[in-house]
Amino acid sequence: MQKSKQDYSNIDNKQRIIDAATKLFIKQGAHNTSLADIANDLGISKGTLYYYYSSKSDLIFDVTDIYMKRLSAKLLNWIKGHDSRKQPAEIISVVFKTMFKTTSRGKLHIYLIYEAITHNTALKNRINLAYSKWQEMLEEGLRKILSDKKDPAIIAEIILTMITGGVVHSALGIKMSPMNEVLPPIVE
Amino acid sequence: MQKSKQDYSNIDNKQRIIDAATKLFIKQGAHNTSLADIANDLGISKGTLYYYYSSKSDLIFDVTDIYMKRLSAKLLNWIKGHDSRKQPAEIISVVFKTMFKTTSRGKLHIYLIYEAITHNTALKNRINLAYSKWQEMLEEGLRKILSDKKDPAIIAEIILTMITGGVVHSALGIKMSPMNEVLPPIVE
Amino acid sequence: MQKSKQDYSNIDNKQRIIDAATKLFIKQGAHNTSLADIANDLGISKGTLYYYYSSKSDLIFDVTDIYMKRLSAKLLNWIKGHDSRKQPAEIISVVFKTMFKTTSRGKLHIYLIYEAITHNTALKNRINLAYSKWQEMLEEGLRKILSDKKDPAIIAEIILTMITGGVVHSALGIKMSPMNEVLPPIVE
Amino acid sequence: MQKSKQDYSNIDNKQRIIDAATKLFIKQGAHNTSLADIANDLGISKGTLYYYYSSKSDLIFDVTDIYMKRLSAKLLNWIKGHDSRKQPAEIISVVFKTMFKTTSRGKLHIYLIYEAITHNTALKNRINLAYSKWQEMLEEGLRKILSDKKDPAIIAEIILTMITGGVVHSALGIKMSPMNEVLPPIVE
DNA sequence: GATGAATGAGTATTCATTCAT
DNA sequence: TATGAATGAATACTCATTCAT
Repeated sequence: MQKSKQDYSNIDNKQRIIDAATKLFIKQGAHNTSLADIANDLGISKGTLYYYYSSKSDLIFDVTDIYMKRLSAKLLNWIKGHDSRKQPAEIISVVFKTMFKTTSRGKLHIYLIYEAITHNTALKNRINLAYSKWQEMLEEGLRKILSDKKDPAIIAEIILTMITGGVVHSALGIKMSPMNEVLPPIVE
Repeated sequence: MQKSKQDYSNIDNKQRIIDAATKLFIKQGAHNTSLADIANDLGISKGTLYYYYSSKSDLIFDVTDIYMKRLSAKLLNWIKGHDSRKQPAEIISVVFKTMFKTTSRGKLHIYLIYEAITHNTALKNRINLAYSKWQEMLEEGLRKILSDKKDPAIIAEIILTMITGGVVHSALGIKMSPMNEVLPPIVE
Repeated sequence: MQKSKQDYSNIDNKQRIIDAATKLFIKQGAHNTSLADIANDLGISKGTLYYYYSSKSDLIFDVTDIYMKRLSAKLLNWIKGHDSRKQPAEIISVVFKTMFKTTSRGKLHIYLIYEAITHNTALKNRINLAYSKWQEMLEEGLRKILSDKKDPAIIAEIILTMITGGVVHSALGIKMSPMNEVLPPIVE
Repeated sequence: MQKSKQDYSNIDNKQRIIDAATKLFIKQGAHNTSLADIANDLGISKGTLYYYYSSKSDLIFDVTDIYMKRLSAKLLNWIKGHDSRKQPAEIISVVFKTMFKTTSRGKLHIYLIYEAITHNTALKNRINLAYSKWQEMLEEGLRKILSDKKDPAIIAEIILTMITGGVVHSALGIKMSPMNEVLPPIVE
C-alpha cells in the first residue's frame, strides 16, 4: 500500500512538473523556457527537476505526449457524441472549434511541432502517430455524416491540414472567416 | 558617383549576408544558427556582420522580407501566366508546387514563422502583410477560373490555410495525398 | 547470536558494495564513477549506500585497502612458492605477471594512485604502507635467489619502481619488451 | 607588420593561458581545475578563454604538448653535452635527475597521463609519441657510453620505465634511494 | 536497516553584443 | 570599412550529500 501511495505521489510530482512546463511552454515556447524557469515556477530546485526528468527533451516529450492524448480524447468524444441530424458543416464545425481552441491555446501546438522538426528525435514520431490516429478517427466520424459523393479520407485530410494551418495563422494573428462559411465548400 | 558606388557595394554585402543566412537558416533554423556561423560561412568577421546588421533580429527580418517577396513574385507570375483552360484543381496545384518546391524551403517558412511568433516584433506584421497580399492575389487569380457558385475569397482562404498546414505536415513527414486528389472537392 | 549474524550480513553488504565499486572503478576510474552508478549496479538506493559508507572517499579507501591486501597476498604466495632452481629473471617475471594480469587491473592501480595524490587524505598513507610491505617482501624473496654481489634492497626497489612505471606505460599503450629480456641486465 | 604583431600577441595570450593552466594543473590536476579557475587566475572572463580555446581538452592537449616538448629539449641537451669521460652511472644519473626534477614538478606528469588514460583522445597518442622519441634519444645517448655487453635499447627502456615509476612514487611520497646506488646494477 | 526525495553548488559550453583600432 | 578581442549572462546537466520516514 505504502509503495502504491509513493508511486502515486511520484506521478503527481511529474504531473506538476508537466503542468508548469506546459504553462511556460505556452507562454515562451519550449526552446525559450529554461529548466531553471520551470524549477523556479514550481519553487523547487533544478536538481529536483532532474530527479524526475533526466533531460529536457524527456520532459518535452512527456508534455507533447499528454497534450496529444488530450486532443485525441476530445476527438473521440466528438465521434461518439455528435448528433447526426444536424448538417455536416455544422457538425464538423464543432470538431474544428474544439480542436482549434485547445490547439491554439497559446501556440503550444506550434512550439512542440517546432521542437519536433528542429530536434528530430522521438518527438516527430510521437506527433506523427497522433496525426495518423486523428486521421483515422476523423474518417470514421465523417463516414457517418458525409454524402456518398465525398471521400471521407480526403475530407479528413483536408480538415486536419486546415486545422494545422489555422493554428499557425491564428498564432500569427491572421484573421479567419467563421467556420460555417469556410466549411460548406468542402463538405457539402 | 563614389557614394553611389559605395552604396551599391554596401547593398551587395547585405545581400551576401542575407544569402548566407538564408542558406543556414534553411539547414538549421534561425534560432540554431549563430552569427558566428554566418560570419564563418562568408569568411568575414563577426564584427563586420555587425557593421551591416546591428542585431540578429534585424537580419532575420531582412531574410524574411526577401523570402516573402520572392514567394509573392512567384504567385504573381502564376496569376499572369496560368492557362485558364485547365482544370481549377490542376492550376492551383501548380501554385502550391512553385511556392514550396523543396521541403527545405518549407522548413525555412516554418522557422521564420516560429521566430515571428516567439519574438513578436515587426516580423509578425511583415508575415501578416505577405499573407494578406497573397490572399488578394489568390482571390484575383481564382476569380478567373472558378465557377460562379464558389466564393473566391473563401476558396482563397482555404487554399492559403492548407498551404500553411501542408508545409508543416510535410516538414513533420506526414504523408499528403497529391494536390489533384485533395483539391477537387474544394474547387470543383 | 542475532547481533553477530547482523554484523556478519553488514560486512557482507559492505563487501558487495566494494565489489561493485571495484568493478566500476576498473572500467571508468573512481572519479568518473558516481555513487548513483554503484547503487544502480547493485540495485540498491543511494540512501542505502550512505548507510554503509558515509562518504565517497571512505568507500574509495576501502576499495584501495582490499585491493592492496590482495596484491600483498599474491606477492606472499610467490615468495613461499617460487622454485629457486629457475633463473632469477624468470622468477621475477612471474611476480609481475601475477600482480597485473590484466591491463584493466593495472588501470585500477593508477586510478587509485590518482585519487591518493589528488585528494591527499589517508589514501596516500595506505598505499605507502602497501609499498613498503612489498619492498620488504620482495627483498626477502630476492635474498634467496640473487647472487651475493647484488644488494636485494636496491634490486627490490628497482623492480617495484619498474612495476609502477610498467603499469602506467601499459595503460598508455606504450609497448614493453617482455620481462625476461628486460630483467637480466638487472638481476643476473 | 601589424598583422604579424597581432598574431604575436595572440600567441602570447595563448601562452599566458597555458602558463596559468599549467600552474593550476600542477596544484590540483586537470580534472579538478575548472575553466573558471583558470579565467579567474588570469583575471579574464570565461568567454575570453573560449575565444582562445574552444574546449577544455584542446587546452589540456596544448599544455601536454608544450610540457612534453620541454622534456624532449632537456633530453636533447643532455645527449649533446655529456662528458664521456665520466662513469656511465654518473652520466645517466644526470638525465634521470633532470627529467625527474622537471617531471615531478607538482605531479603534472601524472595528471596528464591520467587524463590521457581516462579520456582517451589524442592525448594518449601525443604522450606515446613523446615516449618513443625519448626512447630513441636515450638509446642514441647510451650507445656512446655503455659497454658493448649492454643493449642500449633495453637499458633505455628500463630507465624510462623507472622514470615514470619514480615520478609516481615520488608523488606518493615513497622514498627513493640515491641514483648512484640505484643505477650501477643496471648500467655497469 | 533501507529508501525516495530533495538539494545546491559546480561544470563546460554557447552566443549576441560591444568596442578600440 | 573591417576586425580581433573581450565579455557576461544564460543553459543543460552532474553529483555528493542530507534527511524524514
